[in-house]
Order: sequence, then structure tokens, then C-alpha cells
Amino acid sequence: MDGQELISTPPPAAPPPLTAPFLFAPSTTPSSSLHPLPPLESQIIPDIDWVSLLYGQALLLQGHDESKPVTEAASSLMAENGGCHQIENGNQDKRKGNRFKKTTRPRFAFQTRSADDILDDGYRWRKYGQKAVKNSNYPRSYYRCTHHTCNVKKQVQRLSKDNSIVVTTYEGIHNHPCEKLMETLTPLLKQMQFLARF
DNA sequence: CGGGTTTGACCCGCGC
DNA sequence: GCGCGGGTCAAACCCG
Repeated sequence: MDGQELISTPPPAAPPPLTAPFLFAPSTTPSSSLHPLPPLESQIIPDIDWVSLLYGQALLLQGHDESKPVTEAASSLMAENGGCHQIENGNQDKRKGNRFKKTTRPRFAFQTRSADDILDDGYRWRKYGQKAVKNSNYPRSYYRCTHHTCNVKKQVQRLSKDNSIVVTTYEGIHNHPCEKLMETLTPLLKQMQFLARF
């Protein structure tokens, strides 16, 4: 996370009051891949909570309804916050099985100014491809979340206009806790549970 | 040896 | 129908 800056525009409407604003602040600002990315000189947020950006932990902290799948809860949360735009994604899993099955997956893109292509968002990613993209000097990298039940993907590409800008596109929502955040929070939660007994 | 990366091949949608 | 571009696969390779 060091040396990375989120570059994005504020959402059209003011974000709703949140129980943990510090967690949600970045998540209300990503620019959609459906729309032109914001000008580089727009708002810069130096410290980003990448985990909350992906909603999963925010849901855990808010104690989301266990009966609901995380993805569903996350989708509704996203709709509430108006932070992410959903688009219809075709062509999922083209290669094997249900090739032309159309699915709707949340997808959003944002820009960061960073020397590193890979942003430490708290999740573990496995690279599964890299392609040279037309009209771009830099290749696009494809990553999948390594969690066995998670089907979240992301694409990372550096802007040819300004090679200090990295465009990251997330597709899908994590259906599992973030390992890094859990590592951090577990001792705290244990301590809180211990103190709550008195 | 297991997990991650690299990279060429393959597949599909789309525009002409 | 064909070629192009984007997305994915999977074998080979690398590394701790």
C-alpha cells in the first residue's frame, strides 16, 4: 500500500452515513469501467483501505445476515452506497461447460498512482494470463482470487498515456473473509470478547 | 513439492 | 467468411 494513491471522482450523490466511515470511504469513489475514467488531477486519497473497497470485511464488521450469501448482501450494500456500477457481463467461463451463460457480476474499475502494478488489497491473487492490448504500450494482466470458492477476478493495466497510473478492474465480490484483515482483527476481536465478559 | 508466474495456443465475439 | 482483439487455458518453468 505504500506509495499508492487512489485517483477517482466522488460519487454523484453524497455517501450515506456509515457505521464505519473509514472503511467505506474509498468504496464510494471507484470509477466505473462503464464510464470514462476521471481526469488524473481529480481527487487523490492517499490512504486506502483496499479491503473495504471490496466490501467483504465491511459486511463482516457490520454483522451481515448470516442467512444471506455474502455476495447478495454485498450487492445490496453496493446499491445502497451507490459506489459501484453493475454491468451485464456476458462471456463468463467461455472455455469450459456453460460457455455462453450470461451472468451479472459487479464490476468496477479505478485508477491508482503507483510504481507497483500489484496493489496489496489484502486478498491473494494468482495471475492466469497477460495480454498485449491494442493502443497500449503496456500489457494487461489477469488475476484470479486464490480462494477455492471465490471466483473474483481482476485486471491490471498501466496507462500508456501516463505510466505512473495503474488501472485496476475488479469483477465479482469475494465470498470469503480477507485473510490479511482477519489476521489483524482476530486478536482484537478475541480481546474484545474477553473484555465483554466483564 | 506445492504454489505462483510466464507465455504461446486456443476460443469466441464482433466488425467488416 | 475472415481477421482481429480480448479473455482464458495449461504446460513449462521458477522459487521458497
